[in-house]
Amino acid sequence: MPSSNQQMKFALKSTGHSITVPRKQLFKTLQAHEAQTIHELVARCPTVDRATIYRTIELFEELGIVQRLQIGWKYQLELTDSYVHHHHHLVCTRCGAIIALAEDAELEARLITLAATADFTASDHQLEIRGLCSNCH
Amino acid sequence: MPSSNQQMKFALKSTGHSITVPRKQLFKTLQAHEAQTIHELVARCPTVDRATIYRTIELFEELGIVQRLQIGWKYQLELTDSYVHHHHHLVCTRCGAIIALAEDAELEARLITLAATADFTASDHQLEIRGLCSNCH
DNA sequence: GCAAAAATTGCGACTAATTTGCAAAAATTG
DNA sequence: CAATTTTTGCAAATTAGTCGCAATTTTTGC
Ligand SMILES: [Mn+2]
Ligand SMILES: [Mn+2]
Ligand SMILES: [Zn+2]
Ligand SMILES: [Zn+2]
Repeated sequence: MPSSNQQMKFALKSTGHSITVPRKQLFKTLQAHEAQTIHELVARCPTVDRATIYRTIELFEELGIVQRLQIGWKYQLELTDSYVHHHHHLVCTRCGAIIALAEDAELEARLITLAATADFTASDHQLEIRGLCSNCH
Repeated sequence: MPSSNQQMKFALKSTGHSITVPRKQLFKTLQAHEAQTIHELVARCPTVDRATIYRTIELFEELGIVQRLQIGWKYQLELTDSYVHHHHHLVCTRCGAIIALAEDAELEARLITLAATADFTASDHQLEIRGLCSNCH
């Protein structure tokens, strides 16, 4: 079983990219948080230049390592389903909490079916449910 | 049956806001497109100042007239479910097309149920399915 | 309609977010 | 380890978004 670390390194090498200190740093930080803004990422990686962070995120996106989430005003970043188990997000509109929602086979199946009826070949998807968490209602 | 235009005007008046030329213009432009970035909105409303567009979108959000979608890097704007029928989006990763996916009762029901099992009271949600459209695969 | 009052707009300046060119530094090659 | 290739940091340049305020538009109450 390849660790997600090895998986990330393979994704880089196999596409002709180098394994560098900033890239390892960024990956590590992404593993440590459920979802985070670019600004948080910049703050959490003080030794890495802002421009490098933008460039690395772009590369990680191309390699399918990271994805953007549609949460609130600013987009958030998190590892893709290849690196963490597929899930969706419950976002509390009162306290701002972001709660991971475990994968549901029935829901997933319905999504694929629906896309197919529109002659669309789905590769991945994102779902955000807004409302009130247990603490806030 | 109130037209969505009347509905928008009522939303403004009933909260003590004026009906102005820029506001009518923005609303009309929002009705004309499935989803659009702020930049597109600015380009499509040349007579309205950038600052006014930002302020109007903020107001329209507060009044539940418009919502943001996070598709790709920049967020996109579109009318809420109170103004256009509830739907989700298929986003083609090759040509960038954004296709509306008609509402599906089974899917919607499953969403609510899932959120509830996490003791979460869902108010609304957003779903984006990425993949290849019929022209691109 | 009309004048006064209230709300909104456009403009310009300003701050934050993102992108880009390029020389220096780091990683890979053999 | 030296040569080659890739990446990084830094600074400058764009682009996106915000704010104060005087001028203009809308609303209100005759
Ligand atoms: Mn997550
Ligand atoms: Mn839409
Ligand atoms: Zn909450
Ligand atoms: Zn397409």
